[in-house]
Amino acid sequence: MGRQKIKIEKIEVKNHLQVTFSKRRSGLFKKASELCTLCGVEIAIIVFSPAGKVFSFGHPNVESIIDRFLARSTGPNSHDPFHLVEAQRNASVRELNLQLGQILNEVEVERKRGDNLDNMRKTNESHYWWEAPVSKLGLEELEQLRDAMEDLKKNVTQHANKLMNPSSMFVSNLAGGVFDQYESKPSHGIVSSSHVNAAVNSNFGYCHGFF
Amino acid sequence: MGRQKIKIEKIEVKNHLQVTFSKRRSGLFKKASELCTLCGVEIAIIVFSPAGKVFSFGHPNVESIIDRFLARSTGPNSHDPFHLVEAQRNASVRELNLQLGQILNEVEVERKRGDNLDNMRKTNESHYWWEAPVSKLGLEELEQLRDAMEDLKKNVTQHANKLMNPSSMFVSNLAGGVFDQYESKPSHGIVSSSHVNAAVNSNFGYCHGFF
DNA sequence: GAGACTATCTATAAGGG
DNA sequence: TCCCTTATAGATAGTCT
Repeated sequence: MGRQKIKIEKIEVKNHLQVTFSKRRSGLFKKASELCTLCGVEIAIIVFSPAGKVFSFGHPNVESIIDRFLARSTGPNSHDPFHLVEAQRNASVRELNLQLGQILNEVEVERKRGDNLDNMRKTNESHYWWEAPVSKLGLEELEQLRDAMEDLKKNVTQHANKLMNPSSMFVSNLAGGVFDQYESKPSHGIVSSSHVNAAVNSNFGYCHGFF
Repeated sequence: MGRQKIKIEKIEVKNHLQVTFSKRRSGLFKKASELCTLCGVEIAIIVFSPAGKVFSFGHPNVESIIDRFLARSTGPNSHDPFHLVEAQRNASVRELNLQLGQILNEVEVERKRGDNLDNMRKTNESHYWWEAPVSKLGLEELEQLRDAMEDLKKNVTQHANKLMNPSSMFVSNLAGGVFDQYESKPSHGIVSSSHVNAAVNSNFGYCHGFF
């Protein structure tokens, strides 16, 4: 029978409501994450269920976006382009290091999970779902990948350090366009390094809970 | 010709990005409002565009939901095990996808900058500082790395999909700690393996590029 | 930028295991 | 509770205005 049209009004059947809430919440968060990726925007979503449970999605994280939202018209230096540029610049290297450190973590985690899976397959052959990925990108490759990522991290760090030097021609030539974004609308930009730092901290952007 | 499928990755054509942002933002807000009506929930959405413009949706209003959200995370009980457990529920397929998509973007960015640098070296030999990194991890390797990351992304996605399913034997046998978090009551402590948490909790700070 | 138009693509309502 | 399938309602990419 497939999908039927429904009226957009309060669902009264509790069981039905739970199913719809779960599906549509995850659909909403997926749409938000796509919007983040496609358009390079920052999004925070907070949902309170009727039971009072909270679900949230945030990229990079909910708190930093709330900070920006609350501070957007009250920040003391919000109209000073210099502070915006400086804050962004200072955040850059730390952010890069953080990001790349996390890549390494995840590659490492993935590798360990591969190990676990290998053991698992011996116990229960029906768990075939991991086989294709492992065969496609084996543990050895993952280790090589991890090593390559470590090299990449070093390279990017060096690269960033050089870019941090304002006397570099490269900075003014290639990085100017990004700064323009911040300089064009100072009142809505990042208003202080503390807010940038908040964004740099790793956080929990996506909340799963039970209704 | 109608709608075409698009890859979920950063839209580079500015004009195109603007149109997509506008359409999808309104679609997101519409979905949110439907969720409010259908399920009787309270939702706040905050979006910062790349230009720093802010868009928000709130039912009943953004501020009251932010208040509730902040009261919850800064309140007297915010550091008790229950809240920590809640915080650690954040593993999600979407988040992993988003993070890994960004890794791919950044590897791609790095590759392109390598290209730029190549051109630059021809113009001015004194800009030697990029040479060591490039020779150590060349552009070709970066491209291979990017491809490997794409595979890794698929693996992690599948893996995460399975981890999200508590009925999986793999989960209960090997990753039980993670789901203990989901199922444990507030009074229970947190016991989980650190490497899993590293992956679960990490979230990339948003970056418009390396600068 | 904001609408209008379609052809497609995606999300999801229903139902079942 | 979770997952899967199916049919269909709804969202939207590409284009023009």
